[in-house]
Amino acid sequence: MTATPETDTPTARGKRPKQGEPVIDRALSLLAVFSDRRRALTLSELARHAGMPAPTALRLIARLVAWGALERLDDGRYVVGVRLWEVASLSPRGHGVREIALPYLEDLFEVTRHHVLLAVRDNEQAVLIERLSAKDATEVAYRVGGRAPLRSTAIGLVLLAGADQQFQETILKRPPEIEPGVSEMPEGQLRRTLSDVRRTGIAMIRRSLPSRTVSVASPIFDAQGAVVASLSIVVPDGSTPPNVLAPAVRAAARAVSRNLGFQAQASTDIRTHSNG
Amino acid sequence: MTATPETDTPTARGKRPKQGEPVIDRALSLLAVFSDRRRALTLSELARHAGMPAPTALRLIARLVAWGALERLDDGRYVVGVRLWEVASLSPRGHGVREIALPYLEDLFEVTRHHVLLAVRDNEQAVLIERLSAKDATEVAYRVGGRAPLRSTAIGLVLLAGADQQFQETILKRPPEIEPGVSEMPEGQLRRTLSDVRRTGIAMIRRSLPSRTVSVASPIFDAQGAVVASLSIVVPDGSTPPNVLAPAVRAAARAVSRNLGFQAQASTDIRTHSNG
DNA sequence: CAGGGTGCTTTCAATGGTTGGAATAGTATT
DNA sequence: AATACTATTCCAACCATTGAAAGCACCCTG
Repeated sequence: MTATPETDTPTARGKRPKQGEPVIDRALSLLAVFSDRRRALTLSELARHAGMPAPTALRLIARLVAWGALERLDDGRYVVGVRLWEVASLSPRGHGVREIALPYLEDLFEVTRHHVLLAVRDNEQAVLIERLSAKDATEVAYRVGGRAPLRSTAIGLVLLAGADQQFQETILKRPPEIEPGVSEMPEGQLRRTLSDVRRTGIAMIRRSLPSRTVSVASPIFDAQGAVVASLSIVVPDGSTPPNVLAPAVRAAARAVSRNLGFQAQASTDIRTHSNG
Repeated sequence: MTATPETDTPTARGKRPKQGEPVIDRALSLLAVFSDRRRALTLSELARHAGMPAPTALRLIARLVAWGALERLDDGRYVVGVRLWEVASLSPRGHGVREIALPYLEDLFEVTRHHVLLAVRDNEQAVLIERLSAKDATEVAYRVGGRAPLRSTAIGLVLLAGADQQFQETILKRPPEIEPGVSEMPEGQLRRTLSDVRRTGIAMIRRSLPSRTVSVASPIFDAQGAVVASLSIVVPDGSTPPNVLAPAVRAAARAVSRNLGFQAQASTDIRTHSNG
């Protein structure tokens, strides 16, 4: 289009860049480069992983640093800033539920002295919102801010069981992922499990890796009766019988639900929402 | 107004907009609109508070929602999203110190059953990173993610005392702010106080509002000996003598410091850094 | 101490993503 | 029905954005 090839240098200095992506997306993709394993990154690392030239990355990063989304260390590397954390703490599904649930998590933790977890669902995974652990606790399962699968963890099964039908079907039809340490679950069994979880308000999973543990989880409801979070406890296999843990976990989850305005139903069944 | 429909149009359709601000800054200013009191906002509220036209705000927000920085509620309002919280949890000075300190905060909390606070400094304020509170605790002082002044809180004084000289001077020369509930501190007294804090590793403040409380705080050091955080306990005035609290708070803070790689010095003095 | 390598920063002309007034549709209030 | 407010779509003008190129700074290794 509009060639006009005369007298010009085909690839002169100002070569046409491809561009094409919104600036915000690029900036956000820079934030997305950070992960558990990448908490402090150099400019070139950020540029490389975000897939953009260094000058572009530098310009964007400069804006992020100016605002406080990123901070620069003495050695020149960049880390996620406190300002971003501050805004993020206003996330209702992040710190929101956490704030309300924390006292009850603490109670449960004090009594049991084992890992107490709180998670919400984000798309097809569970995001860990809180974890209380003793200093000498068993090997850590997941870290706060990390993600866990829905199908092979107790905390995830609860969230899956409480999700809208359509979403559940999508997940159910997906072929089971091979994950070491947990016994696989084909669609039929998974369906029955989810049904049980809804009926009993309890999900339970045994793991053999990274260590032999038993997880018990229970749903947290909001005022509308929707499952908004999942509360779980993880104990070394054989330490405390699951049937002793279950009532404690369910009681804690119920206490949080009540605090969120949930009125307990006559039936204990989880009502699945056909639309979410 | 100003009909002038057909024929000549001096200021035709495509009128020159002022523009002039980087896109990222605009997007970030949208995030900055959210606060403790504004956790769920409509498009027009966001546009108004961020000072931009609705269509512009909508376009930017659409990108933020697509990435997960914001989420849209059923009623059309926007809230901070879990994805943003997830990235923010990688903030070393945010969740980083929190993760390491939490077990020790829990210990202190279990023993005392009073508010236990953890904060870092961001510019001229303390940002609350963690707060453990009993369900029936006294009136809350500050919330997690919120900010507290450096000069009139125990947790802030510790951070101020450990800041670089240049910064301290800037703050010291600022006229004392009038805040109800705390006794004011002129420059001279503040200087002496900060010196005491450095020497003893303890800051103490009495408040009469919102309730009569005593706060005791102690610094947390990193491997380089810099004050990176402040640990505090807030108790109702008269409940527990401060001289009983001080050793417990200092011990907890020291335990966290050790975990950060800090080697205790012969002297207990806080070394102020001339450059930070 | 040249020489090669890596990473950070600045420059600058071309350009395409960005902009916001205007129009339209939807919703609540008078 | 009229009024007021919010949300969304449209689009032509335009300026912020872009990235190759070059310049710095700082390692290494020979």
